Amino acid sequence: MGWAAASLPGLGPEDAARLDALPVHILPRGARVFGPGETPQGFAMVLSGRIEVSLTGPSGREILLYAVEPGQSCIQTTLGLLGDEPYSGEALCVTDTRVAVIPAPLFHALMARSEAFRGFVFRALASRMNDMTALLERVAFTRVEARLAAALLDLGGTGAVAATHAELAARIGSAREVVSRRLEAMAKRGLVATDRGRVELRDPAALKRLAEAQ
Amino acid sequence: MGWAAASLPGLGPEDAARLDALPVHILPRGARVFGPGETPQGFAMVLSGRIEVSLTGPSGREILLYAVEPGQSCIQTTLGLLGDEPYSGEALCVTDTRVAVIPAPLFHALMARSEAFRGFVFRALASRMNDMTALLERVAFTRVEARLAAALLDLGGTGAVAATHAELAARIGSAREVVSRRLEAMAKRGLVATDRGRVELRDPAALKRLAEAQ
DNA sequence: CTTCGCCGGTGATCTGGTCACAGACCGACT
DNA sequence: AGTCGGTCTGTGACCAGATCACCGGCGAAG
Repeated sequence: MGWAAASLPGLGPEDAARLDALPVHILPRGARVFGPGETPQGFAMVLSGRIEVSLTGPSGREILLYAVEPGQSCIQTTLGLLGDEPYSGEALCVTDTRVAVIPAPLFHALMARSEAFRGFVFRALASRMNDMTALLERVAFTRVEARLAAALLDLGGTGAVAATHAELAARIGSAREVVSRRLEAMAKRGLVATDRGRVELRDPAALKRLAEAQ
Repeated sequence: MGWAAASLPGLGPEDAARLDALPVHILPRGARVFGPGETPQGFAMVLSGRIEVSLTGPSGREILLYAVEPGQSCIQTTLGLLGDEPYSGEALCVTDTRVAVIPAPLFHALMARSEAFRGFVFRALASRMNDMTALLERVAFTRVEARLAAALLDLGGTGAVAATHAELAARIGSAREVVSRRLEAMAKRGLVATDRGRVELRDPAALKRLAEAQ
């Protein structure tokens, strides 16, 4: 069974076959999928790997918007296709990634004839919109320590996380120094232990409580 | 000509007639259109008036996500219809508002058969998604003074704005005291003059520069 | 004209962001 | 082994912003 039938239950067999026949692009770790202001020319589905979309402020500070994982579509391409607004985020592959690109004409044809395809696209959009709202809520209303704890759990629920303070800061939209100090404070309380480029989670339960606080 | 043909150019005449025949709901100023966790049962189009969607944090702090104006659809209902995720924002009418609600079955039928309708829905989604991204960027990366200046210009580009400090704070996701102090500082520089429940814009050009800074 | 609620002002205190460094560690190269 | 450049982390000082606890002022309802 190809990827199409697996990712898009309910899709007609001939449409699935057509999708499975599309060329698959292989993007190496670190590749830039799109940058600010670009308009994509097809609808991209991630087959394997992971793409992270983040926003960079004028000062160079960054924040992770969301990640695209296997079976998900890169929503920016979707919006670009029909909304024709350019996008301000930047998408990078965190691992080697395989991507199938549905050309615009086929995308529109599928939207017209397949209920299942429309449902997939909409659910993807709805879920991203929710992600964005949740992120905005966290950035606007919760303190750095809670976001940091959440990021640590998200990255390596078990044991340890391989990330520098700068990377963690970019993920949660804060500054490197702040992450350093928060980690130090958390270490003092026995929640984590730090080492160059590595954070060991000593008390995941307490971290979880912290992540959910206010 | 009814609202449907005006808002949805390219829609077939019989579909437009069907939409125009839908009942129109009248919501008074201050009415709550939906609250956190609710799932809508139709696709809502604003015909006149203005609906504002905002997010409230646990501490009671608020932030305006976006406004829905005539000819626009309330995107939350769109997402609820196919993505079936509940939503965390709250939508309130800022003025008396007339809304047409397209029932779910008709919505799906239109999505299936009308290219124009799909285009409209997608463009609406894309534009909201961009709004949200831009908002996130501003909240994460720009200082309160810039956001405040932008809010003032947005509210009353000309002359004066009728809003309390608390309302302005809710709009930009800050705190009342902070807005008070920023306004005082801006008044000292001659950018605005304040009065109870009112802010007079003395130097819109300078405010604009401030709003666009960093 | 008084009372109650909303509106705005203020100081203290805490968190977070920015700047400017200073070590510390690492890998590569000689 | 030594050293050299780059990256990672720690630190102090300072500013912006959020929160808390108040207070005085205004205005509309009674």
